[in-house]
Amino acid sequence: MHKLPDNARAVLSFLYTGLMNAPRTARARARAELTKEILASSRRQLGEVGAPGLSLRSVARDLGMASSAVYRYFASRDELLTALLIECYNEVGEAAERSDRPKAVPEIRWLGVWRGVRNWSLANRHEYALLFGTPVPGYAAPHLTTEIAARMPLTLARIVADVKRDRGLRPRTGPICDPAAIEPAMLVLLEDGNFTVEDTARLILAWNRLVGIIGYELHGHLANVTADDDAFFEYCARAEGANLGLDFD
Amino acid sequence: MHKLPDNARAVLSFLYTGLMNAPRTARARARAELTKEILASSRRQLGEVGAPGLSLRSVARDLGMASSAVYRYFASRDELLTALLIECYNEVGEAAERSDRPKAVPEIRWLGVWRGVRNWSLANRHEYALLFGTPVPGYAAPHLTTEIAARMPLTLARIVADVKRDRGLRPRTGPICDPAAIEPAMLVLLEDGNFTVEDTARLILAWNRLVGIIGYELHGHLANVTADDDAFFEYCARAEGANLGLDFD
DNA sequence: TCGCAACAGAGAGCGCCGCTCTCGACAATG
DNA sequence: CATTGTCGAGAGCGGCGCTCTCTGTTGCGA
Repeated sequence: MHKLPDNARAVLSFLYTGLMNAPRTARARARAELTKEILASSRRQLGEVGAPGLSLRSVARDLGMASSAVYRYFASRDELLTALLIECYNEVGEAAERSDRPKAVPEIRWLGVWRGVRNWSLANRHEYALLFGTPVPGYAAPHLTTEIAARMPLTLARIVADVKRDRGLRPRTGPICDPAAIEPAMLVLLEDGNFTVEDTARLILAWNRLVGIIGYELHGHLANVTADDDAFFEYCARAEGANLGLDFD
Repeated sequence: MHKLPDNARAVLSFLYTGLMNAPRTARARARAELTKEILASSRRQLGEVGAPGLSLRSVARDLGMASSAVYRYFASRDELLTALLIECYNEVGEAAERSDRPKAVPEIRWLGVWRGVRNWSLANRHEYALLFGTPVPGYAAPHLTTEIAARMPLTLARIVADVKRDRGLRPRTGPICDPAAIEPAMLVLLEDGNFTVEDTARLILAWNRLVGIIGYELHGHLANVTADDDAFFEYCARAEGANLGLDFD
């Protein structure tokens, strides 16, 4: 990972050159196609054997090419994994957005997004692990993927923002958060929703819960703890929603 | 390693034969000692390079022996990792228990345990990853480690139980949990504290939050989100405590 | 006390892995 | 057409988990 420019855009633009702007020459077209095929094969294998089991050599075998040839397209295994990481962040972000039905009641929307993210995670547990589990290598700095990673939590934020605008959040109980704890840029990011520090803090908690409880379920930490994972997840979603001021009680 | 529950001991009994019951023969003593050395070297390397980077061969090199010889003591790399897993579960459990000062006010105890677990995790991030991150291989079934893994959450439960006994929990707000969601055995386990379904559900949430928020911090998910991780963690601890009925508001 | 069986360590080796380098073939460009 | 840059293949390096064989040693029952 150290050999890569530490800027996300730089990384991606390097990877996808000729893939973005319509490739003119035959060579460029072939390159773009092969890049996509490598990614597709990697994505398939990631889903089957997980990130630790994914090997550049097996991808090469799958595509019928020499392992060394793959290095013309991805400088290292880490770089390939980073590309998959971005792809998966987008997938889960899209799953979240697609699960949000903006015309429905906010509480229904909230539950829908939670379920959507969980369903994606259950169906793509290795991908979930790549995104939210232990970072495998040293890994590309979070900075580059922050924007894409934000897609899912922002979907949650949008619901809360709509509630604030339309009918206001219910009064909440519990300890309040030290304003200094929250990154100021975070408040700017959410300013369209006129989020207070308290809103933001509780939103972070909800996002953390969503990811955390799915992780517990996937990694077996709930094995002898819960009897009905669906029901417990539903409880989590409602509890976190209520904590933010949605009408769940 | 000395306080292993019977469960785990049964599984690893093969490994630790002669390590538990005082070894009589010279051979047995040598075996016990080497086993300990292998574990110590592994633990050291785990802390340095993490679970994915830990190799049986490097351990062998570290101890100046042939790599094949290590297999006399641990049948596979996974088995070695499982031993480390158990060791680390005990460490974090002990950190939690040591951070609990039973004579103090419950709220102080609660914060103490949270801080204790976090401090251990920050000081042992690779070990945290091993315990709560992505399961690396297929891994030894959770069943064998459940008892040891329970040590940390049980420390939290004890505080809540004491409050219930001494002065009762404060009334709580928010959605209630479907009783069918909780594993009945879990309720039996906590019956000394006369835990209700609601108590248990919120305890699970608190335990999940503790692990989850530390994971977020360690894996960089809070990078551009929080400005003061200490303060935000403190907020989490108080919020989850209050959610259980402790006096944090 | 002796002989046998269990055990311990070393070494070679198998098939993986990530990654590098070289070399011949080919396409793009002037 | 010649040059330049790209591409794929192959060989190879060191490392990995793991197995097998061989030798030397320990411990225990006859």
